[in-house]
This record gives sequence, C-alpha cells and structure tokens, in this order.
Amino acid sequence: MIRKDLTPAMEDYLKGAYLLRERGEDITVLALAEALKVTPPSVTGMVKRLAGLGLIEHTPYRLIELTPAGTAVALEIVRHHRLLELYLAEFLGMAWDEVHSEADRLEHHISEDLEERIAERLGQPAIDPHGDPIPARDLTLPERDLVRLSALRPGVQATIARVSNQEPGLLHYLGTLGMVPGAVVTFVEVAPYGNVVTVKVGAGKGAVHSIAGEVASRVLTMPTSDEVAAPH
Amino acid sequence: MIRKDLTPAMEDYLKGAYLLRERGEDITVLALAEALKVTPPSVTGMVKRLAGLGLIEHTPYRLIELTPAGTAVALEIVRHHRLLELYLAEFLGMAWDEVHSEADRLEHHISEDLEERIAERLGQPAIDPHGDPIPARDLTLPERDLVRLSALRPGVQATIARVSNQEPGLLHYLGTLGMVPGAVVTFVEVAPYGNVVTVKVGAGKGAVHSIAGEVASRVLTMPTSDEVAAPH
DNA sequence: CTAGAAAATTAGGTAAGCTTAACTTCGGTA
DNA sequence: TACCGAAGTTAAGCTTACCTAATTTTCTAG
Repeated sequence: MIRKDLTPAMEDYLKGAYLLRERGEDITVLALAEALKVTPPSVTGMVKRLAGLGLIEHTPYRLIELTPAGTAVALEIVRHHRLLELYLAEFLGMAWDEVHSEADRLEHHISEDLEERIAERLGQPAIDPHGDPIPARDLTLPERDLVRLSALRPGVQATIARVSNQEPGLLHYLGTLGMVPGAVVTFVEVAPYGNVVTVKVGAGKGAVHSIAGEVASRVLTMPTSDEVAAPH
Repeated sequence: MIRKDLTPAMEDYLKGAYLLRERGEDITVLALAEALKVTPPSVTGMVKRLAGLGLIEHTPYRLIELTPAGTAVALEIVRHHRLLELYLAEFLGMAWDEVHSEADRLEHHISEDLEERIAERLGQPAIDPHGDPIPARDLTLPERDLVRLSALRPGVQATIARVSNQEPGLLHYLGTLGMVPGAVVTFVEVAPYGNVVTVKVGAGKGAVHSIAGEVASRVLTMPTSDEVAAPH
C-alpha cells in the first residue's frame, strides 16, 4: 500500500462521496457540491485530480464512484471522525450536537498513532454518539440492519440506534425530547394529512411527541416487536 | 477585541516569532525562515501581510517585532500547543518526545471550547511536559527564573525545570539518562577542553553522565544550593 | 570610507483550491 | 424527434503560500 499524501480538501471530497454512498444516494457533482458547500465547478476540478490519483472513477457527465483505494482513504477519515466524536463526548463531556464540527476539523490532523491511542482508550468501539458505525482498524464496517422510524407500524416498540444528521440545532432538539441512541420509543401514528409522525418516548408511560417525517426518516431504529415495518 | 481569522500558516509565523523572543533571540527574517523551514522570501512576504493586519511591526531591513495583538495570537497558539502536549502525555500516554509534532498540527484546529475543556481536565496547569510555561486563559505567563545547567558551579544541586528543545531524538536520549523535568541533578564539572558538561543524575548516589555544552544550555534548572551560578 | 559578504527584498513563477460566467451535454417530454 | 431545462464542464481569474533567481541594502573589517 502506497503512502498517500492528501490535503484536507481532498480528504473531504472523498469522505463526502463515501457518506453519500453510505446513505444510498448517487454521487453526483451537485450532491457533492452541496455536501461540501462549494460550487459545482470546484467539484469537477477536484474530481479530475482525484481520478488522476486513482481514488475516484469518473467519465464526464456520468456518476462518480470511489475506487477501492479512494474508499479506503474515506474510511480512514470516517474512522478518525467518529472516534473523535465519541472521544470528545466520552472523555471531554461534549454534547452529541457539539462533537461533529470539532471532529470535522481534527479528523485531518491526527496521526495514526493518536488514532490508535484514542481507539484503545475507548475500547475499540463500533458506534459513535450518533449511532454511526466506526470503521475498524482494518477498515471493515460493523453491519446492522435498521429500520427508519418513519417506516414503523403503529404500536411497534423500537430502540433508537442511529440518528443520521449532524445539524446541532436538530440534534439538540431531539436530545430535549429524549430521542437519542439507546432510547426506547413506540410508534403511535402518522398524521392523516401532511408528513408528521407521532411517537411515545420512553419504555413505560412516556411523553408523546410529533416530529416531521423527514426527521423521522433520519432516525434509525432496532424494533423490539415482531411485526415491524409498515407496508411500503 | 476583533475576531481574528488567521490561517494556520499565519499562526505559525506568529508563534515562531514569539518563540524566538521567548528564547531571547532577535526576530530576523533568517531566524524565522529557519524556524519554519521556509525560504527568506517567504518570510518577507508573510511579514508584510501580517504587518498589514497589525500583528507585526516591521520596517524593511530592520528587526521584526510582534505587536500586542500579534503577541496575543501567538500566546493563544502556544497555549493550545502546550495544553495539547500535556493532555496527550497525561491522558493518552504519549512520550514527551512524541507530543510536540502531534500538538504542532492540532494546535491550529481546536476550538476555544475544546481548549477550555482540556485545560479543565488538566486542572488549569501552568507547565507542560517539557517544563515550558503554559499561558493562562487570560494569556498571562507564569514567570520563573531558571538557571542553565551549563551555568551551574561544580557541586551545586538543582532540579531540572525545563528542557528547551523539541527534537524527539535528543529528548528521548535525555529521557534515557533520567534528565527530565523534576529530576534532581548535581553539577560535577566542565571538561577542561571542549564543551562538555558532566553531571550526576539522581538525588543520592546517581549515575554520572556527560553531555554536550549546547545541550546543557537548553536544560534549565532550579538550583537547591545557595551558591549557584558559575561566574561569567 | 569603502569593498564585500551577509541579510533582506523584489521579481517572476507554480500549485491548490476556490469563485463567476459562459458553454456543452444529457435526458425527458411534447 | 426536436427542444428545453437541469446538470456538468470549460474558461478565466482570484488568493494563499510557497519557490528560485536576481537585486538591493546593511554592516563590518580592513
């Protein structure tokens, strides 16, 4: 394996591409531009350079794909990011809505040695504070199949496993509702009109809250009842 | 106080200038170029830009000085650096010869919030693993007057307080001799020819080691006997 | 008080990474 | 099938931060 010497910007593009694919979305110029908050021409230019390095596969006007080498780089950065998030939460008391932006900056600058020391202190963890999986040292990923909160049937109880969103405001809000990874929720209903989901939060007689459908689709759960997902 | 938005490169120049002054050296273009491992024209260019921002005082061909604003920025970075060094050593088990390069990269990327959390975990420390003073939150510096190991009189006992050097190789070597901050040494002699200093390391009957004069001048001590410094 | 070396600066150039403006290509619908 | 809008690309240009080569300034020693 050749030692890659990539800039933070390059790492960001690779990570961005990886995260799009992780969410099941196509890697397009526009999607990357939005994810990285740059303009489309910037993406075209960087994609060309990364393709030249063998990290990205791209024919003009077609979809972008990460090569295995590019995926490896992205996983390394994602590992840094999620280890840092967990470390900052666990050992430095940062809230789950604060850790993302800090990790976003530090992820490009920690050495392999520090990465390993952090992983060791955390006991080689598999999940970060948002429930996102942490790639292992060999860059393999723990796999779980989760169900979107918005896709549960009424009456089904589930444990929140992952919240796929990084906006501090939204995360903070979900925190105030108690809707964090590990929390137990029961699906109540979908509003007949509009896109609103109502859930009960807590194991026994918990509080009932309504959240927007787009938010509920970012909350991934492990259902505890048998009949689980609503049809379609 | 206006929010400064400086690049890591700019911060490095300001820190470099500050550290030269801390060592009592003149801030020249050449000295900065060597400290930052860039060429003199790079320094001239950056100095011009930092002068434009009011962080540096400079008339062409004259010595460079930091303004109070520039000093404040430098102290902030030095605080980050030394807090990180201590944190990495204390909480992540890194050796004193490894922490410097890690801190050098991270110092530009930690938030004020993280800085404060780290300082808190460490108990608002005043000294880093090399014995270098850590600027306080208000950027004031704890002052100690120390004596170079190379300037002690024969027979004087002293505690090593600070080692002003960052080369991992040298630091590691001094570590193997037990010559680290906190260690007690007794000055034995200066070799009659050449520039070699001999000391006994340890409180009771310690091992005797000889080190180069340039190294001994980087080791700063708090003498415990009364008659302390050699004349001249 | 002047020559020459050392230090600093200017001139000119490169690369990364971004921008806006102008264009091409693609794909779906009339 | 031809067109039109959206997506992508090319073109031109900016800033940061570096470089080498050439020039200028300063200081010191004779």
